[in-house]
Amino acid sequence: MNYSDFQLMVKVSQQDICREIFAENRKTMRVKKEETAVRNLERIFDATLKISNEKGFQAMSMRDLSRETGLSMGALYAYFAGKEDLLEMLQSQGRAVIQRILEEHINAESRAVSKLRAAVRTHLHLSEAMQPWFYFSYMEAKNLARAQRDKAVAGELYTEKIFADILEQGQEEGVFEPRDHLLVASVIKAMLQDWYLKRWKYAKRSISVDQYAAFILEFVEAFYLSSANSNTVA
Amino acid sequence: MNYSDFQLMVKVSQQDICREIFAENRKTMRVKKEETAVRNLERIFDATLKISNEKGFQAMSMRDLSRETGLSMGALYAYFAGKEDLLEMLQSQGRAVIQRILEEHINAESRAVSKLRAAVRTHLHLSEAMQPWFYFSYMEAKNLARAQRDKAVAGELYTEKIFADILEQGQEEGVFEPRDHLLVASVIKAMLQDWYLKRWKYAKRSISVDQYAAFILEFVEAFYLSSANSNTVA
DNA sequence: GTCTATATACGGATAGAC
DNA sequence: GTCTATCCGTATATAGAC
Repeated sequence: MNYSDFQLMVKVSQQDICREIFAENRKTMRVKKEETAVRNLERIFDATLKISNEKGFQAMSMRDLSRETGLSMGALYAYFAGKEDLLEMLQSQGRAVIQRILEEHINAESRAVSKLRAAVRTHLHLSEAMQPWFYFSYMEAKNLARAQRDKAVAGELYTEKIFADILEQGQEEGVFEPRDHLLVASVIKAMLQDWYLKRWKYAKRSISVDQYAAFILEFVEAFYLSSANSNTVA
Repeated sequence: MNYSDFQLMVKVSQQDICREIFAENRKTMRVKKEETAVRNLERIFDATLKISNEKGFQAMSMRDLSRETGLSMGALYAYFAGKEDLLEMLQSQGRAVIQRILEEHINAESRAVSKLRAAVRTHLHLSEAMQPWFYFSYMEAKNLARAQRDKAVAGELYTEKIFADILEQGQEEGVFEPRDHLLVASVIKAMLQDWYLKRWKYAKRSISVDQYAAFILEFVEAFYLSSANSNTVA
């Protein structure tokens, strides 16, 4: 699958989730026509990400959001009960899309080496296609209310565990050396996060997402194949 | 130097910088006695970091800060002209401490391998001793005004260049394989940042700063010593 | 469904007493 | 040096017209 097909798939998945969100909140939303609701929800989400990533979610006023979406303040409140509510919808939409696509791509592979490559590449492609969402979630996580923050932390640990499990499987297959897989998984995650957190830097240096993926994989694989290393952190 | 000596050195350095800040802003501050000013500036900085790291700098009200420091709103404004001003002082204080200590420790070494180890360890120790400041700077960077944001970006690139230069030197010394040093430097930075951004995670897993440092060094050194690798990103 | 107008509250900043 | 009291702008959220 090439990247533009991937982008399309993400876009479709995002709309699907918007439709599901609309279905779930049908009682509370004052808007009743699905087509209108989904279209405006997407606009609202995009605008929220754009403004928040410039000045922060707290600093984004409803007037800002009104201006950016072209909807009046009154209209906005037909879609959500308040800022908190908007935040929750936006978060759950993104999480749902990511989980769906990530698992789909990893489960298509069986051997550890292929799984590792699929996981790294898919995660990078996802964060490329949904960069504003990833950036937002990372930066705003600490400002979320308790329940939302817990879900964000769970998401972090979930991704990390995916990588740790793959590395463990590789050791069982005899293709990877024994290492502290969880610690390696956490630094892999750190490197993946750098891609969407410092996108300006990589863009400026003309490093493509595929080049970055190849580099990360070489880096990790070198560590897993070098038997000279003793992993001191047990 | 053990870690508790290091902590003490950082603390002293922070006070020194507070004194310098006071000297620079003597005209505008309504407080005139150095001892009082330095003591209260430290309290104000600590409180700002504490509150901001919980809910964000924007969301921190002057009333919050007043409560946390025990100083009244009026008293606070004797130390700075407004929130923007406070932010600038806090940022410049941290940057000054970091630059001073980092260069001191790296310049004490001559060979690349030793420099790399000193740089990684010192950076991790610094971010351990000043975790709230590092966390704050990372999270609030995008919300800063133009001039401040530029300085934050410059700081990011400055640290990265330190690492890239060391790796380059290692290649010249013939102890490191040729690689894309700048790209490696940026992922090293990402791993160092993970330490202070996800401190809760490493604390929970009982991984010490020295264990983390050892791990990062093994990881990087494995990549630089494995001749099997072809660095595709040129 | 969407708009305009407004209620209510909270934040930054200052004045002036002590 | 520090405090209390207050001004004034701006934010969220809603009411009610179209």
